[in-house]
Amino acid sequence: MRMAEGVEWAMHSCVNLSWLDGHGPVPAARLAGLYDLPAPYLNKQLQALVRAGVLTSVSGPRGGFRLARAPEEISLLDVVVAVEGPEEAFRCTQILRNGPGGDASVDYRQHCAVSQSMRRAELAWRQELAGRTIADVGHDVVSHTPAAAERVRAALAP
Amino acid sequence: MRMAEGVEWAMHSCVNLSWLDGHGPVPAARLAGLYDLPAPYLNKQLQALVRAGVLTSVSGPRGGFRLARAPEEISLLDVVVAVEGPEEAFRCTQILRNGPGGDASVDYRQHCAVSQSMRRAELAWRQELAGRTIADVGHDVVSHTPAAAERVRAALAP
DNA sequence: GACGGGGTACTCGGATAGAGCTTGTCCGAGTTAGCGTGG
DNA sequence: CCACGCTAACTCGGACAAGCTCTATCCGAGTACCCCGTC
Repeated sequence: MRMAEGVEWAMHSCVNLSWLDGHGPVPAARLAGLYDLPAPYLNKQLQALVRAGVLTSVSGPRGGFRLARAPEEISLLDVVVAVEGPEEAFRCTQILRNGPGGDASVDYRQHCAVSQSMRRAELAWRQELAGRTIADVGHDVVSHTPAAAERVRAALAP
Repeated sequence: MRMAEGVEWAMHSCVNLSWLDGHGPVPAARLAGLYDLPAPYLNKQLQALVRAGVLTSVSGPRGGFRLARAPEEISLLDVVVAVEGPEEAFRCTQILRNGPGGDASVDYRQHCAVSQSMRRAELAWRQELAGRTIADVGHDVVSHTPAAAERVRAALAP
């Protein structure tokens, strides 16, 4: 089980954007330049965030991406789901249907005890992510490295 | 992000083995026959469980797999880790090192706020899995479908 | 000097190849059970 | 009748291909800015 690397990039990009306080959109190429990331691929991730309603995009010169809402209103789960998709990691294939006593009319995704336990664990994971926002992460960084926000603002300035 | 399908098979196989109360080892082919799974590939997953110390294997005629310890002592996390490996889903690649103010001597897997938040969420997931055992799942199934254990015993009998 | 139009450069957006991992399969090493033979 | 050795079948174990997702890249559509010409 492996999470897409784009999640990490999307997280940091959102945190960096949160430090700009809506000061104009930032092109994907400049966000990518911060960490020497491949710009076209980061662009792809940012597009996913736009589709999910986390970012808004502006075309043309002076265009780019900005947060669609306040960083306090963007949870880490929003970012993960935007990049990874809404499906769960554990996907019950209902093999019990083929077993002894299996019933084709039963939805084992709901009734199989294994599936239920795995689902509960993933729910705990999602709740932890949902309870933490981009703003929280940004504040943590600043409290540990106060100069970070200013450095990012300077690097992202035109 | 997607969990390997073998996890589901391994879970059900462990639960089924827990209902045998150590009555002789069961070959992989018979466990696979329960749900029409590809026997060689299930064998591969069971081997991983042996390496992790969850199962023990016996070669030769009358051989097969059995639980290495009581089902109350086997957590769902043990099974997941055995099949999926011990690595976390989110892997911090320390992109902050390449950013403004990045320090090559800092281990950002420990200090990066994004990494910490993701790690905390995974910890919640692991704790949920660690707090649930194969025996728990088996009891849940039996309480819902009392005939299940007997049906499996009959299907696995030589 | 002010206004309008066209060109240009810049940006996002989606469609297109390549690498790595998961899935699926196969055959060989080891072991036990059964059978035959000899005492 | 009992014990020993051999054969044979069965099982695990690791090595070997195919499919799919993730990674990386490219080029086209759209848009705002800027310059130039005209009024």
